[in-house]
Amino acid sequence: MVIAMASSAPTAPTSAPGPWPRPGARSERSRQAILDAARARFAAEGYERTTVRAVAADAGIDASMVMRYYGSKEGLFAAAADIDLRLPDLDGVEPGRLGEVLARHFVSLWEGGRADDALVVLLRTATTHEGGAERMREIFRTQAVPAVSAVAGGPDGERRAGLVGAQLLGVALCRYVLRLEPIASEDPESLVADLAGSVQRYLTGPLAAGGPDALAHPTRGWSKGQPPTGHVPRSRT
Amino acid sequence: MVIAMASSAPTAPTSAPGPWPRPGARSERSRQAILDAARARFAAEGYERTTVRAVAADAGIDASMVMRYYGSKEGLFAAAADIDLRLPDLDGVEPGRLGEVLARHFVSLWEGGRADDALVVLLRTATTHEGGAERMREIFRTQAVPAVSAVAGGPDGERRAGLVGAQLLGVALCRYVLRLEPIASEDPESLVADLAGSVQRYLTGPLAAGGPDALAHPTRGWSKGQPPTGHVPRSRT
DNA sequence: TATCCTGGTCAACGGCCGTTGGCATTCGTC
DNA sequence: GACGAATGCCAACGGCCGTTGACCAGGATA
Repeated sequence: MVIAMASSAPTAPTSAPGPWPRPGARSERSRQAILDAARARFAAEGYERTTVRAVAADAGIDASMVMRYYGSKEGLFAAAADIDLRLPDLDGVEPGRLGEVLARHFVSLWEGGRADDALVVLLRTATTHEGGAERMREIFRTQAVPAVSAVAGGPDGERRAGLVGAQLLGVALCRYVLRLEPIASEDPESLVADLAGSVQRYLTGPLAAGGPDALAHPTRGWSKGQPPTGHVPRSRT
Repeated sequence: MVIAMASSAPTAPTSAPGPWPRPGARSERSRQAILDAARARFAAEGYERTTVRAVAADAGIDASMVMRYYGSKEGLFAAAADIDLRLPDLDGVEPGRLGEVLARHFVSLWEGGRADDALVVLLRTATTHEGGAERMREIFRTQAVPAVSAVAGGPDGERRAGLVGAQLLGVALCRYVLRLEPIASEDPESLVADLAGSVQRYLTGPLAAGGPDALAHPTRGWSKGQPPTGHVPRSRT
């Protein structure tokens, strides 16, 4: 496991005045307790509502220890949001079943008990905390998109991967964070079956024209953010 | 527009000692300025980071005025998150084009300039603030699900509506809040085209077995949150 | 036994927050 | 012009926050 520090991690193991302790000895237990408590708090309450004091109390330790081990609240978050999606190897999967495999993997990732707080941490913090959003983007860019676009193939691979990600993140948001019905209470296997088709379509089905170069001008064809035809709704008065 | 107060809204227009001012006269401009500033702040920074003082400063007014008009920060939020999706009438739409119409409406709703902060407010606050989550559930339940399930038809109408909602919310989250690439930069019309097919499938396509009664037991068939077959991945160590 | 480093506690600082109450000013109405 | 309500500013309170620095126990080391 990699502990990501804020910025100035100690590089010289020699000399005394280094402010942060070296790997030391058996402080590992405290470090881990703090990390577990932090993940639980960040997952349950987001970045802002989580207090260093509460994390420390949960870990049965003083708040100043958290600062010594992780430098700052930001450093603690960086360590707590260090996530590996552990995506399965998709190369050997029959192309026609990719959607189902991905959907099942994803649902089981979230459904898997309390241990996987890390994913909720990301979703809860990313919407309000820039560090969380950046971490989310990084994981998306370095883990999700490459793995999925590799099997989606073609010049649209990344676009397809993005759509798959949006679909799955949307379900995670509705089901595990917002608890919107009826998605929140649907039984997992039905959910997988429902999602599999859409994911499969995004991966291997026909896609709209446009291609990668369509990314150059976000609002191309839409003047002032209004669609060229049809409904032009407004919210509020 | 309805101003939702926290709890004890004044009911008797007579007598003086009522703590909150009656509609009064032309304080309407200040009220509106506060509300606009609040929406912008809530949308940009979420509930917790938004301070009453900052909202007041943006509105060119003292913080205590915010309290007098809206009772509390919570009351201010309730007023700022009072949202009408203004869903179009779907009854007259050709069934085969429902997906496209819904996708286009939704994208244009978000794409429409600064005025529609209200939607970002909801998405930014709902993940960390219980009041925001509750408001989101309410809007979903009373506006989105009824309108969509009416045209989806059948006993699975609400389930279909939920899936559509998850799909569209996922895109909104990735594109407008998290700014995940490549979804964030895709041109709107391509995005609509990409989404239309999936939304259409959720509305009128084949769905997995299970039916409404599948909602009774969330983890039916999955022991301990693990899928009965295939990949059993874990995140972190 | 004397000396350090390590893991840990305790008390405090400065700052920002939501919220309150008192005081000034403006404005509509008699 | 007088008066009272509506509108607004100012100063403060109590509380919680992230963060810091001084101090202490204990075990390894010399």
